[in-house]
Amino acid sequence: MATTSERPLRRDAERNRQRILVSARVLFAERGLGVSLDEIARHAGVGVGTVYRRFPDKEQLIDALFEDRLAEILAAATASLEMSDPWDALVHFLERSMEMQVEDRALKQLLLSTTAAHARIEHGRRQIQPVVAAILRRAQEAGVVREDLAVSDMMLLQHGIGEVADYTREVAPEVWRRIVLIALDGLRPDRRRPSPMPAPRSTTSSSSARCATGACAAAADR
Amino acid sequence: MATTSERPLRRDAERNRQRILVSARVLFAERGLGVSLDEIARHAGVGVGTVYRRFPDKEQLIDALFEDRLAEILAAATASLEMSDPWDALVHFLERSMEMQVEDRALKQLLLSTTAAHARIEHGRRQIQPVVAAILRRAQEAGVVREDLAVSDMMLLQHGIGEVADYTREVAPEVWRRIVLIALDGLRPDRRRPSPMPAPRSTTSSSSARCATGACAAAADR
DNA sequence: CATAAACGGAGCACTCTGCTCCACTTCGAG
DNA sequence: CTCGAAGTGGAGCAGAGTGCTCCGTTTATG
Repeated sequence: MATTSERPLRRDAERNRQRILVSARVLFAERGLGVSLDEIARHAGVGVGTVYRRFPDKEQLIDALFEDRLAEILAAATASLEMSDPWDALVHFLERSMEMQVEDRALKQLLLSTTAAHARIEHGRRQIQPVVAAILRRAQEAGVVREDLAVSDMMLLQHGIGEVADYTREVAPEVWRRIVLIALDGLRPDRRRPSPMPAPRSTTSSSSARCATGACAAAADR
Repeated sequence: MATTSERPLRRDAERNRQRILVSARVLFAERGLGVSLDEIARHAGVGVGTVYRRFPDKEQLIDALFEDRLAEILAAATASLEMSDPWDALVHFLERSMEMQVEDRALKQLLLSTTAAHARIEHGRRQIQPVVAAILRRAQEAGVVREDLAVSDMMLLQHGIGEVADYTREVAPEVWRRIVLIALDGLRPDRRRPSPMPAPRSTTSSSSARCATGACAAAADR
């Protein structure tokens, strides 16, 4: 927690620091890394100056916040690897990983972005990949996942599904699970019946999924 | 072609109009709807003023350009529907549709955006959906696609795959085909062996896919 | 109290939009 | 060839949004 600070912060300062961290976490999760420090300050009920005094720039705030979030994904991956059934392990990892990314848009961005910045984040990512590779290899050796699948495919699947989740989040927040399931069924080397669908099909009747304005903005531009 | 214009344009004016349309098509395809009219003007070798004189605003330029592009997708869909094998029809549609979207980022954005603007585009979209529904229904009735699949799932799959294609475009421009294949294999109600992978697995060795700077920007922000 | 620490937020410098305006150039009918 | 209407180009405007600084004021605490 406490960085190796020379002297402890004054009590009010420390309280504000916490407020900033909480607000940052909430806003980043809701709207992604795009939110400005000004917005975070407003949400936290402090001035921008206060934010910049504690966190010299945005990157450091992000690093401080997400190092342990990445560690959580790593933990989910290693936990999956310890499951007895190789297929269940892979399913469990993909679902947990996606759940976490759906809950936290910023986490998703950091996990899949290719920006070199954020050294500590990059470090976290590097730790995750070999574990995913191990999960995949084990499943393949057990013959429950197609041989021609690469780790990079797993990453790309996550990317695509994450996008779908973003796209539908306001309208049908659980629909991404259907896509996960289709993908998983596509990963099997053979299969008699399709696995049962987890979420109801997308809401609207005929026309392409409408959306509450928020989702539109996110999906349409950018 | 010619809009019901009162009088024909002067020859040089008409030539410039064509230049603008060509440049817009190229730039929109390469970089999506985000490009500014200023950039299009520069690319076309004309002044911004000239662009704005011919196309009162960006939206009208987009409408003029993409009405027939959407018609092409519709054509691909109806062509698929006429194929004898219901499964091949679905495969063919998905592949053609994705190919077109990969070649043209703006087309992808228009097809999947939920923005209400662009009335003529919206009209085009509404025509496509029932044909996709028909392709899907026929495949389901033939028992070659899982029963629990909805048209909305097809749209979401396209969205996700499109994102993957954008993400990998600079590094491994054909990798998206692997994801299409996984998805298709996931759509089947039963399956003995996985279908053979169409593209080589993603380039890089160990770490997460690097990228030439362009792709990063597109994927990281926005 | 006294004083160092912390605060807030106006405001700076910057970029990037879409779009307008008008002095100048060019086409082409007579 | 002439000359006016049609067309041109690009500097520049207004506006939104960014990251970040600066400094007069407030506040915790020895």
